[in-house]
Amino acid sequence: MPELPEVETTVRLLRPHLEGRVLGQVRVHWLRTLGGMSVAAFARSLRGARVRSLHRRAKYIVVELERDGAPGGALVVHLRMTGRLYVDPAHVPADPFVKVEVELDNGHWLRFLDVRKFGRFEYSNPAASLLPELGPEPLGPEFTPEWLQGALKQRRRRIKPLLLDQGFLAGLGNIYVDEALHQAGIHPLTIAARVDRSRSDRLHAAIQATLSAAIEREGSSFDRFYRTPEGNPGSYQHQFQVYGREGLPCRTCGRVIERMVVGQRGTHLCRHCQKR
DNA sequence: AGCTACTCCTGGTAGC
DNA sequence: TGCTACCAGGAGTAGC
Repeated sequence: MPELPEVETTVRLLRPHLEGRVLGQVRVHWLRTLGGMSVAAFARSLRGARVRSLHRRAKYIVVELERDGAPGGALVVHLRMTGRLYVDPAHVPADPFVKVEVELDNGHWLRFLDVRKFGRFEYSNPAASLLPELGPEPLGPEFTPEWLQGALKQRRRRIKPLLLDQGFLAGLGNIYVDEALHQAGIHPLTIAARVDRSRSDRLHAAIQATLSAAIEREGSSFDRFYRTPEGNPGSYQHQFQVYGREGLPCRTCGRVIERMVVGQRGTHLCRHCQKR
């Protein structure tokens, strides 16, 4: 599932292919990918616009556009579960699961492949107010050990659903939450306000270490869905300590990794390393 | 405030 | 072999 490291990898590898390009015609093969927007409005918004910059906010890919040197709104893409964004030469036939295509002015097409159809494109001009309320970036300057401790203190929620809440902290998903909680030695059902300062500091370090290491390895690919824009799998799945390791020995203590359901999410933990 | 349940989706797979 | 039922899950929403 694309989370922060996978989206960051997508943006980094896509950037050189998109920045400076002028957009042409569009093809839409699944209407709901556009949310409520009509194909005509979508095509009008993109055609003739130049890509000014590409960046990531939380799990969103933000494509800033311009027209005649002035701001031209923004295209925002969320990959959700199975979305992939990449560039193909025009002569390469589109994969049957491609839902949206955008022509570039260099003989290539930007393609959005999405087997489960949860991914979304949005366009807004001006670019502001397109994203929902989001918490700080875990790898940004706002996310300090002090901020985390203070924010946890005010919450009575269980730590795992809280960390998955994009309005609390932006970019984490099911995999990296499980990994970070294990690395910090925190049980996923712990009430946030009861996480003490030393555990909170460990959690802060674990979140940053996990995400940074995953970005270095271009994300995690453990099924056929996530691939980089170059078509390669990431390799962080080989570093997983708990995710998908139910029944296998914990790499820290040797006890068996268990799986439980927390907030409708599969949750992996070592009961010995992560006591309540 | 925070919980559960439900929706959107479909390929893969477990069970028979 | 071939069928069905169920599963994964990010985010939004409804209802308690």
